[in-house]
Amino acid sequence: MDKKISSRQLERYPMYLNHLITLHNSGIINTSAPKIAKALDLKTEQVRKDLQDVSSDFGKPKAGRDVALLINDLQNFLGYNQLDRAIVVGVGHLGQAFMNFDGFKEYGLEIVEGYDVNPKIVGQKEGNKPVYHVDSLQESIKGKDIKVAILTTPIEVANETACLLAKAGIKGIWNFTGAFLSYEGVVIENMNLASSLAKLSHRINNKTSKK
Amino acid sequence: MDKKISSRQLERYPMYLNHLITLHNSGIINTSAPKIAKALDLKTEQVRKDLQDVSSDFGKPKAGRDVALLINDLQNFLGYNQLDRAIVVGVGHLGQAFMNFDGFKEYGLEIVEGYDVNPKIVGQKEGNKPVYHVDSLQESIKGKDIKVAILTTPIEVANETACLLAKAGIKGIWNFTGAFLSYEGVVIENMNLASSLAKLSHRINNKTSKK
DNA sequence: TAGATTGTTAATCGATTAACAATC
DNA sequence: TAGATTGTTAATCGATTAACAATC
Repeated sequence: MDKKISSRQLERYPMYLNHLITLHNSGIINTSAPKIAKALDLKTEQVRKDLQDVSSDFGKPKAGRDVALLINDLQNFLGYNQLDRAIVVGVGHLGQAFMNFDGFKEYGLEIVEGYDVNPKIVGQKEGNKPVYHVDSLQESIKGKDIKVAILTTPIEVANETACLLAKAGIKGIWNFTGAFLSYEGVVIENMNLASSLAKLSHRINNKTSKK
Repeated sequence: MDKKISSRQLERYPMYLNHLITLHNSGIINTSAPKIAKALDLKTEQVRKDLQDVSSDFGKPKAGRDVALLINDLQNFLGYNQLDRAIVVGVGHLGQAFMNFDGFKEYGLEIVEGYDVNPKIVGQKEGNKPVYHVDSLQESIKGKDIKVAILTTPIEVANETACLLAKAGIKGIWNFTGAFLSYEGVVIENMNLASSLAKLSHRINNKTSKK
């Protein structure tokens, strides 16, 4: 279990899980690395190795792997059955979308409140969760055991806001601003829309079908 | 210019651009690979190579590189000064966020209209753009020169909707649904929130500060 | 000039892929 | 049994990093 998992590998696990849940919902009991590989356009060997690294049981030659067990193992590994508490910082359109989206709970993340500076939004509710002023953040989140901040502010204030979050003891920042952020002691995951779009555009214009 | 650019490399270009624009706005005229590398926590050699691959001019030993020229080269390379037309398919909270966000224009993407099945939304405007019924999509987009679809439907209908988009002649799908999609002749870029969150959580819980 | 930075060629590293004996 | 699938060890591949002479 303490084997090192690369970030690319980590990205694949939710894909496996999604696929396996689809199988499970169709009443399928067993599957195998080759079948999964085919469905997700990966190589058999890669799937086999990935699953070995997180599963509590061995696969069985010929029979393959138990779908329900694998789902359970993946959910455990990804921490989906243990809710982390999160805040949304920057309750613009994107922030609002997140506050109204309950689906993150399935991924082990519970959004409990939002923060903004806009007086029209501060004091209101969004997705049934309160929105506070950013100035009160440090005080407000004390004792609430909040681990993660979803950062959806304008890019111009991303850095200073991240700094504030670091001081407030946030453990991880899920950064949607497009700014490059780096803080000692805080894990930062960049969801860079511009980078993703750059890949899409480049592949469209160069007609290279593969990654 | 027809050198092969890897997807990892492609992801870095918007980061360079963002950094260079910040420099430019501060009135800084020149920079160098080592300085950029330091600012973005990359290696000097990597920055040098990346910039070589897209820039129209050589850097100058000692002096480094011209910020304004580099910005221009990057914008050209990324296609930011040539607008592609896009639609939003699935105008829920996330889709609405995109329809109200004008920032994609800076990235060469113009959202012109939305599609949904919800009668409360169909026929209305969102972010000043019309929302049509998905059933009318194939007919409606004809002749509008729409290249890209931003897919923000529920995951359950992602596959069938993607199929519809492929038939309608869409060139690229920017997939936010979390489903694995694959269609012959259509470029698909997956913006997998679950994968990103998996990386964040894993690093928080394992205290590994780096990617 | 001296030294920072360049472009380019070679070495390293890590992830993916291939090979293969073991087994239900 | 026969054959699909397994886990594991070795080979390949591609991207990152290091090395170095050239130069403003």
